[in-house]
Amino acid sequence: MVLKLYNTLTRKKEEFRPIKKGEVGIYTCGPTVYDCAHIGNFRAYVFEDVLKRYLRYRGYRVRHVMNLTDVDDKTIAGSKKEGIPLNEFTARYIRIFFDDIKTLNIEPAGVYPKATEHIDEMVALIKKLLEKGVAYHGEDGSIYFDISKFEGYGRLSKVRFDESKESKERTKLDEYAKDEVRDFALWKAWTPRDGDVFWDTEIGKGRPGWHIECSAMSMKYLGDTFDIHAGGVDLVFPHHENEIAQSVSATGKRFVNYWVHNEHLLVEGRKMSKSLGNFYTLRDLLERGHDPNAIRYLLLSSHYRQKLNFTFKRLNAARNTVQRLSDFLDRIKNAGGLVGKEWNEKLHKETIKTKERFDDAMDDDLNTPRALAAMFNLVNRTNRAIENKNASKENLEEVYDLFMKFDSVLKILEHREHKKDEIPEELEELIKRREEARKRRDWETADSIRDLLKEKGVIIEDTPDGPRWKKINTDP
RNA sequence: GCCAGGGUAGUCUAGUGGUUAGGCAGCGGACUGCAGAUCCGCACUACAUGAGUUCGAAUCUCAUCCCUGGCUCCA
Repeated sequence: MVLKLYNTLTRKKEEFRPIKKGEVGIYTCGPTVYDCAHIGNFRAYVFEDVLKRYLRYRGYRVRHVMNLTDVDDKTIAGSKKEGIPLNEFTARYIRIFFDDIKTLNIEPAGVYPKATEHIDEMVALIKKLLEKGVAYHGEDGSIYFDISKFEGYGRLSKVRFDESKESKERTKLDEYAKDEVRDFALWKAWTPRDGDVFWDTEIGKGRPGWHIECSAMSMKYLGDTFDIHAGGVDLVFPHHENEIAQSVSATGKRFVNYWVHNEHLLVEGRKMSKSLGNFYTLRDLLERGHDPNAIRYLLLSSHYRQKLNFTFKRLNAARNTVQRLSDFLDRIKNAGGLVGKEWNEKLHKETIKTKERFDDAMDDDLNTPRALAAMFNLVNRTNRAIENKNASKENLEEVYDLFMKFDSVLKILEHREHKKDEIPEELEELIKRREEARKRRDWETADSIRDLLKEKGVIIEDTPDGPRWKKINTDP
């Protein structure tokens, strides 16, 4: 099987073929660092993370570039409001962003170019567009891209640009300095509102438009044509459409081979927005006691091109699911006296088949729900084999290794590689005392200690091999 | 208006022209001092509605109803 990805450009699943054998260049639109990212942002980042990890699982070397938009209306407004320099303001949110992706087990990109550090590249690109006559100076001194000069405009988003009545009316309504509403800014001339945020360049005093940074930086780090460009659906238009226009006009080459876009996330059935009060950052969820693994699992439990309805009910269900998987791994890791002696050929075949099913599902446009279903199937079969003492140590090791392999892509199992969690000594002591009570058949003492431990967030399970404990989440 | 995506058992998600869907929740049983975990079983053969194509449709076609998103900064 070959990996297939749904390409927004063709609206079809296409076999993925990299430009350079064994290597993939991928550019993902990163955060505008003026605030904490929210769970909708993280759906995109987690999806991109899984895409990247799966490519690697498939044996590709991946070069991943993610931009940090650190100059735009919002970052300027934010820094002005706080009376601190722009870079100081954005540094704070960049730090938070990196903390957050670490929490969600998102692997950092290889390069995180900042817009403010690539002004030269952007200016060079804009100059090229001016020379080619596809860009023009507006009355306000800003530089705009003339979309009528780019034949393929609208191909990605399938937006048609006939001179509709509506758009003409809007041109009249707003006082635009540009010729046509759909034309977009490459370079924004300085205005007093920008304060000390400006660059004095050959093309004037001002700052870059939003779209140009992605064209300039992606091509700088990945080449004029690269493999995959990813982002949320909202970016299809106008952002990515504009990137194509700029890049192709400048180089005359194809810009990106595969455009992949993830659908949005709804919260309790509605669009997430601050006014509806259903706007959550990762920090909000952590404060409520939710487990990052559960959040990540929830984000992967629907297909990425499907709208995902984020609810607390589902998040709690996700926590239980992740817990069960984690329990399962603990079980097969420490099966001890539970295992049989004989190699179970049937379970072995089932294990092999599970890998095939997982790979097939992921090859099919990263169908994570189907991949998860394959995993649960093996969980059930393995549990049954253990129950019947019909699995050998080697069988269980094989299953365990396979799950670790799956988790190198999904990253929803415990991060701690199953080394024992630390718990305070006093709790260890309680567990010991409870065991002593149980030996005396003093159930009353044993049970009260168990309740006490539960209050302290530790659940005790008695097994034939002695007591086992695990921490519990205290989700709402 | 234009461009999209949906409606699948209590619930959430996959999927498919004919064969037992996966998770979560619930109930009963086994196991256990009890609990938990696990196993077995149950509700349960489920696909918005109507018509058509077909030997056969939940899947394909047409129509209808309902939900959501984008078209302006947005993952």
